[in-house]
Amino acid sequence: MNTLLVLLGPTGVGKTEWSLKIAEALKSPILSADSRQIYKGMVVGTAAPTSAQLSRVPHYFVGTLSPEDYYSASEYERDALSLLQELYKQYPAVVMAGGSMMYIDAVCKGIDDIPTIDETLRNELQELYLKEGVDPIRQQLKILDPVFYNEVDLKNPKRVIHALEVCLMAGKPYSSLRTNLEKKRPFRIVKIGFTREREELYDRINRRVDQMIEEGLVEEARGFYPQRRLNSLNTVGYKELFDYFDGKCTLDFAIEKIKQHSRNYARKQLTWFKKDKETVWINLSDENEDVIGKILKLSVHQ
RNA sequence: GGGCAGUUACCAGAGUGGACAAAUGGGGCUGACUGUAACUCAGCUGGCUACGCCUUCGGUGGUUCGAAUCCAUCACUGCCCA
Repeated sequence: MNTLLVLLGPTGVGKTEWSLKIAEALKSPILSADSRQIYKGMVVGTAAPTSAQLSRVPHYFVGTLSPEDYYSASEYERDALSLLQELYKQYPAVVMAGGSMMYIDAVCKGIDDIPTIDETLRNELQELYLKEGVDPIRQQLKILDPVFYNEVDLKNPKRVIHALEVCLMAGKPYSSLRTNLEKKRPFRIVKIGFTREREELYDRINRRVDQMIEEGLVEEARGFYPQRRLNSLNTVGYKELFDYFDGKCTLDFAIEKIKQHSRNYARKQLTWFKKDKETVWINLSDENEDVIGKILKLSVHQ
C-alpha cells in the first residue's frame, strides 16, 4: 500500500527545510498543504519555498493560483486526491507538508459534501450582516435548521452565516449534510508533527518576520494593495501592512503585529493539531533527535 | 539645592477609607471550529488543601473597627526653577 507522509506543524517551526530533506531521502515530491503559499506572488509573506528549494524537489500546490481564484479545503481535497492517484503510479510514498489544518484534514479524513456557495448569495448575506448584524441571520437559521442552531456558537458570525448560506444553497438543513464520518483513503497515512519549545518557536517567528521585511515584504504587500479585500489577502503579513499603507499605524507597529499574529496563529495550529492522536510528534528543540531516521522508520514500518 | 507630579498585577492604566484580588485595554495561556480557516469565536490570566482561605497596589512606620486609598518618613522616576 502506498503511503502519504504528512509533515505538519506550526508556522515557523522549520517544516520547509525538514520536508525537503525527508522528500530527498524518500525521492518523493512534496504536496504543499498551505492555504496561502498556493497563491502566486505571495512568496515572502508566506515564507514559501524559494526557487532554490523548489529546484531540489518537485512541488505541487505552491504558487499555482491567482489571489482572485476561489479555493477551499474542499477543492484541495479533490485536487490532492486526484494528484496522489497519479503520483502513486510512480512513487510508493509521497510527502505532504504544510500547516493548514483544514486542508490536511480534508485530505486525510475527508469533509462532507456541501454545495459551494454562490457568490451572489454570499454577498447578500454578507451585506445583511454588515447592515443588521447577526441577529436576522440567526433567526433565519433557527427556522431552517433548528438542529444546527442549537449546536453552533451563536456568537460566531462566520459560523452562523455559513450555516445559513449552506441551508439556502442546498435547500435543506446544514445539519442534514454533516455526516461526521471519516472517509477511508486508499493509502496509508502517517502523520508527523513538528514542534518546538514555545519560547524558541516564538523567537524563530519574530526573527523570521524581521527577515521577511529585509527580503522585501513591504514591497510585495504593496503590490497586492489593490487586491486587499480578497480573502486570499486576509493573511498575516499582508493585512497588517495594508493598515500601514492606509495610514492607520506606523510601519514598526505593523511589523510588531505581524509577529504577534504569527505567534497567535502558531498557537492555534498547535491546539488543532494536538487533538489528532494519530500524530507522532518530533520536538525540533531536542538536538539529540534523529529527525530523519525517525521519520524514515515511521514511513516504512507499521 | 528648591518646587511640583508620580510609583497599582506581565505591560499600559483606572481606582483616592468598606461593594477591591483590584475596572479597562494590550500581551500571554487554554480551548472551540468540516467548504473564504493565516478565518471566526469563547474562557482564563496573584497563590492555594479553591462556593473558602492566604499574600498583594514602591519600602517602613502610623491613624482607623477597616487603607491601594489618610498621615509621616525613606527610596526611585519625570517635569520645572537653580
